[in-house]
Amino acid sequence: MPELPEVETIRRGIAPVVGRRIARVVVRENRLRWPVPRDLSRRVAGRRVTSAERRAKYLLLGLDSGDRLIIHLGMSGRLFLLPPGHTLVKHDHVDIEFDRADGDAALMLRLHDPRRFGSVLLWPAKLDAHPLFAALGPEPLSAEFSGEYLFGLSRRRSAPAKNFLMDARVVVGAGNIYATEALFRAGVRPTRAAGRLSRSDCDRLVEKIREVLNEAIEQGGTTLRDFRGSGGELGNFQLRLFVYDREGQACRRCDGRIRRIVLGGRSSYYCPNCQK
DNA sequence: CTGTTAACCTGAGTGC
DNA sequence: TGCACTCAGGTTAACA
Repeated sequence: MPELPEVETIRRGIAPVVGRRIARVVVRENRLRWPVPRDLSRRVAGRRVTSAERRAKYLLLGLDSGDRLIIHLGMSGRLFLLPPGHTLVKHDHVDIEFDRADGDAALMLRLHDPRRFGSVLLWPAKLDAHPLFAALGPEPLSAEFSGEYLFGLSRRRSAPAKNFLMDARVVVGAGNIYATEALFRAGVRPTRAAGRLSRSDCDRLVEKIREVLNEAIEQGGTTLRDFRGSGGELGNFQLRLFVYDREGQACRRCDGRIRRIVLGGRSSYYCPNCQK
């Protein structure tokens, strides 16, 4: 469920743990996408959090031991900042409890993930050396991600533009909602072969991907079903969706009707009139 | 190499 | 109420 803007919203929400010391970690269910390391609590207890960053859809908590705690929310993961001892509900799999800071209440990060596609990992070395990070493409909000880059990579590729944009080796962070919305804003049909994108299509796609992600971050993410920020708050970007999840409804730019198709096994939506 | 599909899981919604 | 079926903000492994 969470794409880049949702993960970024959570990253900002959990910033108060930076500077805090980890008291302990409680793992109630370690069967996530990858098993939660058995010795996780032993390796992080007593360490101080030095940073809260994001790479792609991964949350990264830097520790003063040099290790990095890597958290991914998969499809259904949520991460809440709560007081320790907060009422447990089904699928609350991992707690990271922090010491009380002077004058402040103790804190806890709680991972809740019904589908268990998320993950909690610990990595001691350079991030780029991690198998999950080694092949990741550029951050969409970085200067490295440009029309020139996208055009160059897309040559001779027959895959649909949407699949191409959602390929994390091309660019990270563009999930199903935002890839769909950026294609609409750029006027590109999701089925168009990537190799058939013009240089100016690529320029526009880069611009619109950035625009959509930045707006969504500003709106605190998109809440269609169950996304919540780290304090339980809803996102608001769903109010600005032009096509996603709007099959059969009127296009907000013309009098056409939004169509739904399946691409790479994922629902895709477009306006046949606005997108060519 | 590129591209497509199945698989990992649970829960919510729909139609009969 | 129950059952069968579809679908869901992600990602990788296994194929052709």
